[in-house]
Amino acid sequence: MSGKEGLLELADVQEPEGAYHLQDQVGFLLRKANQRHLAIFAARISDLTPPQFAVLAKLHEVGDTSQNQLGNLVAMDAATVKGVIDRLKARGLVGIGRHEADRRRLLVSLTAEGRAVVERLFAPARAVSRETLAPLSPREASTLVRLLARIS
Amino acid sequence: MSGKEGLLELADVQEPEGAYHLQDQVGFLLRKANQRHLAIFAARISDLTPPQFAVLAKLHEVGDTSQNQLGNLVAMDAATVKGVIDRLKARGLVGIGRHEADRRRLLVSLTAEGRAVVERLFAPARAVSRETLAPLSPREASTLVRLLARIS
DNA sequence: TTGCTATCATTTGTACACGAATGAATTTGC
DNA sequence: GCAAATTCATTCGTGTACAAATGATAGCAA
Repeated sequence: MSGKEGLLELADVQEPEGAYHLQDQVGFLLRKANQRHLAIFAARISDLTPPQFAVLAKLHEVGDTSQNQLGNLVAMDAATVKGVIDRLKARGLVGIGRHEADRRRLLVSLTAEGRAVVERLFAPARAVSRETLAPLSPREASTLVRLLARIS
Repeated sequence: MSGKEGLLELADVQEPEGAYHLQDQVGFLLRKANQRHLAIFAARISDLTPPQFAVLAKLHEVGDTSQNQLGNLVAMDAATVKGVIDRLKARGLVGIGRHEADRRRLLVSLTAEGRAVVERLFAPARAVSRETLAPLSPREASTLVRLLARIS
């Protein structure tokens, strides 16, 4: 509290950029952007969550796969993907069976209903992406997507 | 399956941009970017989660506030912020008390230890942001932050 | 073979995250 | 000044998310 160190204050502080502003941190902004996206998704696709849709979409793209493999493809850890698949199975959108050659693996596949559901949702899902990016110009939107991919 | 409609196919499809690629959707990228940020945060600040740190940082910035107010400031819903504050309280980092004038409100405040902890973490928290953005040039990083803020 | 190691799935425990319902206290509209 | 609407906090239920521990199976090496 003496005045003598006053002139050195700015040089001494550990925080070179001044006060910490939560609102400017990437992590906080990522969480908020995610929140808004979630809300838009829920508004347009009320009967499925984004992770559930991701699993169905991936399954549609690559065909039958093991649970772990599917988890890698949609960036979910083993415990998480199990929960998602359990719920999809309970609703009859996917089926599971044991792998022939490797009895550790669980083979996940789209049911006819699951296929119908996911194909019907591709258009709305695109609309979700569009609406999420709506505050930006097309050029800005593609920049954002490109940069996000780089830090993922 | 007849060949007659072949020439009209592209005009008829509901999906103007071809196949749906999960990896290109903003929502999927936001989730993955968030994941990477979470991992970086956990590696550098192992004893606190990002939401917990956000609450402490905000409390440090604005002083004592009600639980709901705090929730608004850190973009958490009432039920979520309650859980976060409960855990911080259990660890002695925040204290709670009833508001004088408005007995509905719960007044949340930093304890001395909470203040010490959050002040010690500002520098590591900055490092988390830096590392998250490390794959980008400084210019790209600031573009990303700006665009993220716009869609939040 | 025997054992070492790796992989796949499951379970448990903790921590967000949010909708919906509830109850208490305050504010408002008239 | 009182009834209606609002606000604040809590609780419940569901759904991610991930670390860590466990058990089963497979592949590899000596």
